Amino acid sequence: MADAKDKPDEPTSDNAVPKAVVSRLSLYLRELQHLVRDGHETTSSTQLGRLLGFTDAQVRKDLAYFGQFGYPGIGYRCSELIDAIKKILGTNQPWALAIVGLGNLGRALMGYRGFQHQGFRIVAAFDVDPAKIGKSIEGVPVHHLDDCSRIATEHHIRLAIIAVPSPSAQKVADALVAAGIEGILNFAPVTLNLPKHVRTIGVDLAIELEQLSFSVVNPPAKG
Amino acid sequence: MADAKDKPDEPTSDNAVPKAVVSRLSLYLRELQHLVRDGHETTSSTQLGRLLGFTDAQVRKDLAYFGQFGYPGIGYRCSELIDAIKKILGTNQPWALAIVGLGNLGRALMGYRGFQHQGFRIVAAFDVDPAKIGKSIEGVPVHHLDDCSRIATEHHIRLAIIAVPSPSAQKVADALVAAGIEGILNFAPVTLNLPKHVRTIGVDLAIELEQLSFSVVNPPAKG
DNA sequence: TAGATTGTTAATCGATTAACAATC
DNA sequence: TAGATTGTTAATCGATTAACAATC
Repeated sequence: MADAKDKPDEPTSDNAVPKAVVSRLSLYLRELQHLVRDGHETTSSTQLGRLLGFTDAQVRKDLAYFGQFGYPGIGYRCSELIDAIKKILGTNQPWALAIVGLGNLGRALMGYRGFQHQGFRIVAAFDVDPAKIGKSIEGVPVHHLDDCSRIATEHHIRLAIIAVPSPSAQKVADALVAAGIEGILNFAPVTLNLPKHVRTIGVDLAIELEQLSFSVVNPPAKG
Repeated sequence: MADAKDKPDEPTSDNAVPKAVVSRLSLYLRELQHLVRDGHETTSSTQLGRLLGFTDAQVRKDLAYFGQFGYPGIGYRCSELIDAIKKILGTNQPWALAIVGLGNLGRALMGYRGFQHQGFRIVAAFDVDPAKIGKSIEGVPVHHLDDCSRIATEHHIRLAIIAVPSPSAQKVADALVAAGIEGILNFAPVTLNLPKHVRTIGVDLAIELEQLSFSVVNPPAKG
C-alpha cells in the first residue's frame, strides 16, 4: 500500500473506511454540537466515548481514519472537530434534496426541522396525485414525478427521499436514477434495485420495531 | 419440529447473537413475505442472498444461530421460515405500542400502515398540548403524558415511540421508564440515558442523510 | 443416480481494545 | 515537573467466507 507516511485527509482510491466508523462519525458530530451548545470549548475521546457508550480507544481510532484532529494532553476543540467531521461527511456544504411521495410520512418529512439544521434542504416535491401537483407544501412546490429530470437539473438536486407506497418504490427509484440522482433515502419497505453508481440507504420503520422487539424478548445475558 | 440435538431455540444465558445478524433477520423476513406474495413456496440461501446482496453462506450462518430451518437439497419453505423468524424476533404475537408526541412526525407514524402489518399496534397516544388531549387521532385516544403509567398498565403496553422535540426527549423517556415501558424507539436526535433493563433504538433521520451524503461524496473504490 | 442445497467446521478477514511513547 | 491525552501499533476478539460431508 502506497501512502504510508501521507495521512490521507480524504480516503481516495482503495482506502476503505468501514461503514460502522462513518455512522459513529455522525454520532460524534451530534454530541459535539450538544457540547458546544452547553458551552464546552474542548472535549476528549474519553468524554465523547462515555456520552455514547464507546471506548475512548474507539473514538480515537475512528477519527484517525481521516487525519489528526486532536491535541495531546488537551483533547479536541469541539468546533474544530465539528467542522472536520462535517467536511468528511460532505455536509460542510448544503445539499439540495427532492422528496417523492406526499402521504402522511412524506409531508411530515418535509416539515422536519432536523434536516435543515444539518444542511439538507428539500427544494422540490413530487407526487402523481393531480390534486397535489401545482400546490405548495411547507413552501416547497409540488411537481409531477414526470418532471423530476428537468427540476433535478435546474436545482442541482443530487439526493432524494422516497416516501411512496412499496409497490411504486422501484418505479420511482428508476425515474430518480434517470434524472441523475446520486443518492436515495428510501422509506419504502422494499429492497431497491439500483445501478452501482447510485447510493441508497433504506429506513424501514417496522424493522426498527422488530429489532426493538427482539432486544426486549432477548435481553443481553448481563444487563 | 424439535430442536435437534440441543440447538437452543431461544438464545438464553450467554448465547450472544450479534446485532448485525438480528437486523439481517428482519431483511430475510421482508424478502420472504415478498416471495410468498409472489407465489413462491420455497427459496434457498442463494436466492435470499442474491435478493439482499449477501453471500449464501451468510444467510445459512445467520439462521444457524437459531436452529435448523431448511431442508438439504430443497431449501427453505417460505411460510415456515417466516413463522420461525417471527418467533425469534418476538413478532409472532402482536405488540401494543404507545406513542409520545403528536407533531407532524408523530401523527405520520400513527397512520403508518407498515407497523400494523408487522404486528405492532399503537393503542395509546400521549402529548402535553391541552388542545390535543381528549381527542382521537387515527382512532387512537390522546392522553396527557402524566397518565402514561396508568394507561400503559391497563393496555399492557411494553414498547413506546418517542416523537417529541429533542429538549423534551429525556424527560419523556424517564416518564416511560417509570411507567414500566421496556423498549423505546426514539426519533429525537439525542442519546437517551436509560436504565440497563430498558432497550432503546434511535432513529435519527438527519443522520441517515449524512450517511448518504458521505457515501455519495466518497464512493467505494470499486463500484 | 445426479443435482441441489443444507448445516457446520475451519480459514480468512476485519474491527475493537489495550498499551504506550510522544506531546502539551 | 506531573498529569492528561493524543495517535498508533500490536494483541485480541468477532464476523464473514469457503469448503464439504450429509441429505433429499
